[in-house]
Amino acid sequence: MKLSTRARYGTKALLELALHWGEEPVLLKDISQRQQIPLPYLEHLISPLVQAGIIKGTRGTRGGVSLLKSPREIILGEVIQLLEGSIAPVECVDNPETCPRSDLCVTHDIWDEVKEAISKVLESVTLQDLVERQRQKDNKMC
Amino acid sequence: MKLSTRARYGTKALLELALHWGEEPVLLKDISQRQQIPLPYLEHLISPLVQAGIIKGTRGTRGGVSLLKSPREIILGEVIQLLEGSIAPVECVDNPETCPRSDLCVTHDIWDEVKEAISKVLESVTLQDLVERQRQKDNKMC
DNA sequence: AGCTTGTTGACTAGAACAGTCAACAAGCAG
DNA sequence: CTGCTTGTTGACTGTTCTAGTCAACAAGCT
Repeated sequence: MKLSTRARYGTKALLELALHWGEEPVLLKDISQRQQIPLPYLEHLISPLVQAGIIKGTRGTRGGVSLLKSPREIILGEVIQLLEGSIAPVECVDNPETCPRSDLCVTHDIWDEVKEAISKVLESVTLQDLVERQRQKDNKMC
Repeated sequence: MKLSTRARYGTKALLELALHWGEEPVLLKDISQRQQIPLPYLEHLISPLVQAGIIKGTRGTRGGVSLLKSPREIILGEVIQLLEGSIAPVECVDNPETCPRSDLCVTHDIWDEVKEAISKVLESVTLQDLVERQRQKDNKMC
């Protein structure tokens, strides 16, 4: 039941961008350093996020990447799904046709409940929420 | 976020045993056939369950495996944890020392909430619940 | 003695994943 | 236009994990 590092790194990278929302683009190198993500690996996480229209990259001097939407509009569940594929703990929850008698299978029902529980948490959190939580933590440090 | 087949197969195997609670031991071969689990693979799932004192095996003619506790006392979460290791979506939720500043990390908090949500579902279901759900489904078929 | 059944451990094939390297494309500045 | 900076892409690798197999063994019944 582990989350891939793709999803973890991706979330952290987007959080970093959300913290700089409205400012200049953020360098991949900076994200990499601040969030402890190997740069060449980060490059690969960026690509699907660009394709999905969540962020955009600017090349050249004073380039970098930046959010295309407000952090308030970006749902964490959306991001995870994008990077991770599906949230479902087993294949047949999303594609009932993959197991012959999923309608007779009681375990199927349980896995579906698990999926819903996870989904409920992830769909209720936006990048903005993360930003606010982060700022609150930072304040406590002073 | 996929559940391993270990956990899936294990759950189905235990459900099969729960359906025969109080009767004679069930043959591994029968579990294998009824729940579509490769026999040699099933053998390996059995071992940790025996060690944990959930089931016991009887060798020889008219042998098989059977539950040691009432289905009512066997929590699904317990079983999953046994076969899967941990439910936590990321390592640092269980072992905060593995990431240097987990107390400053907001994503950490989210993953923890996800874990709690999963846990709440799995801890609330017993094998007996599965049995009852199964019987209900079977009745609808008649 | 011989059959049946569970138990154990070694082994393998394959996939997935994290991570790297190198070539390339696009933009800015002098 | 030249050269620097930065993102983009694709090929590649090493490692780990997982599912699954095989074969030897132990224990119990008839």
